[in-house]
Amino acid sequence: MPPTLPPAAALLAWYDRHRRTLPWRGDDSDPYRIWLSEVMLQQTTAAAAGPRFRRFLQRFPDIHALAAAPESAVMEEWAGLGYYARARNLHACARAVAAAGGAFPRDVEGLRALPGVGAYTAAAVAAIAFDQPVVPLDANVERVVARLRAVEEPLPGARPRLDALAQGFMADPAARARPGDFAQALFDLGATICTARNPACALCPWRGECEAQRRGVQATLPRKAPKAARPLRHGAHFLLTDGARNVLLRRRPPSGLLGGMLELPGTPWREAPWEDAEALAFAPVPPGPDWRRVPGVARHGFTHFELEMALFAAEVPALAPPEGTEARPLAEAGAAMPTVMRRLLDLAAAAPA
DNA sequence: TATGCGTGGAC
DNA sequence: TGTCCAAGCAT
Repeated sequence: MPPTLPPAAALLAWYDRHRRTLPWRGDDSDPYRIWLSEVMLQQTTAAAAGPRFRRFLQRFPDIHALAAAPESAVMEEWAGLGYYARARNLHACARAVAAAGGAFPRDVEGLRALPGVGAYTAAAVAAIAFDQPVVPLDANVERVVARLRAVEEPLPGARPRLDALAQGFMADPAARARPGDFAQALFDLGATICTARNPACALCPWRGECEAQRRGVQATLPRKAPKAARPLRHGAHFLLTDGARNVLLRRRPPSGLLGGMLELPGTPWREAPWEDAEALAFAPVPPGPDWRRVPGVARHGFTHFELEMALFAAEVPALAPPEGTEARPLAEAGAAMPTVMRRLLDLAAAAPA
């Protein structure tokens, strides 16, 4: 194992030539943009976040615009991005920062205290927006460091060791002079060269410095604890429309799975399949026997389970949404709902009328 | 420390 | 097709 970390200057020189052009790059002096991008990028690929970042910024250009918006508008803007607690916390964070005068804390501790800001995001905003000498430990940095020093201990147990190693870069004056660029250089290295599969070691600015490559084990690191299998659950949902092509939607409870998001009314999701008659007891209003089963099922994978959904459809002359529900134009409903619900709309659209 | 929490893309 | 993975956080 090499006694020291590789030189930061070599990575920064590579970054200056090869850095990716991304929507949130170019104005690192605006902490609102940096914070928004970091939250949006949590467990989300840059390719998926890019267009959504532009759209979000257009709708909520600054911290005050976001703080002034109703939470439902923020949830709707987030629809399709997943991990919806991020949107609720984003909104709560904006209100906290706006209430404190509109300026973000500049240090890791202050940032870490904000809703939805954990150790990673606090370090990323501190380094990129405020040039604080810290290294944000994300999956890219974990992978790069685990390979550089051939760390065999599996994640997540290895995280404290990897973090200590990563912070060691800040002893290098070259890294300390450009903390934000250094962090983003590590991200780009992990995203384009030191990738999870088939790393392009021949192109790496740190080739020759990497213990994993020297041993030929780079593709096997970092090791990870095995994941649990995903059970299959079943649900049934109801598409109730009126003569003007409005659809009845329901808002989910504020926390938990898809918390605060709109959905088609339906049964709970359970492991046992639903008989039609049993599911129909959960129908929102009583057109009774007029419900028709839409042929086929819709499927969707969540992090911890797979979901198979049946769909029932019915029409009424006019909707009278009960408490906790609302009517929306069917053509706009998909854009306001999480992807799992769009699968049901897709199923309905594919069925013969 | 372990678990719940979405989604889309790569292979 | 299925499997893995991604600029993680809250509890």
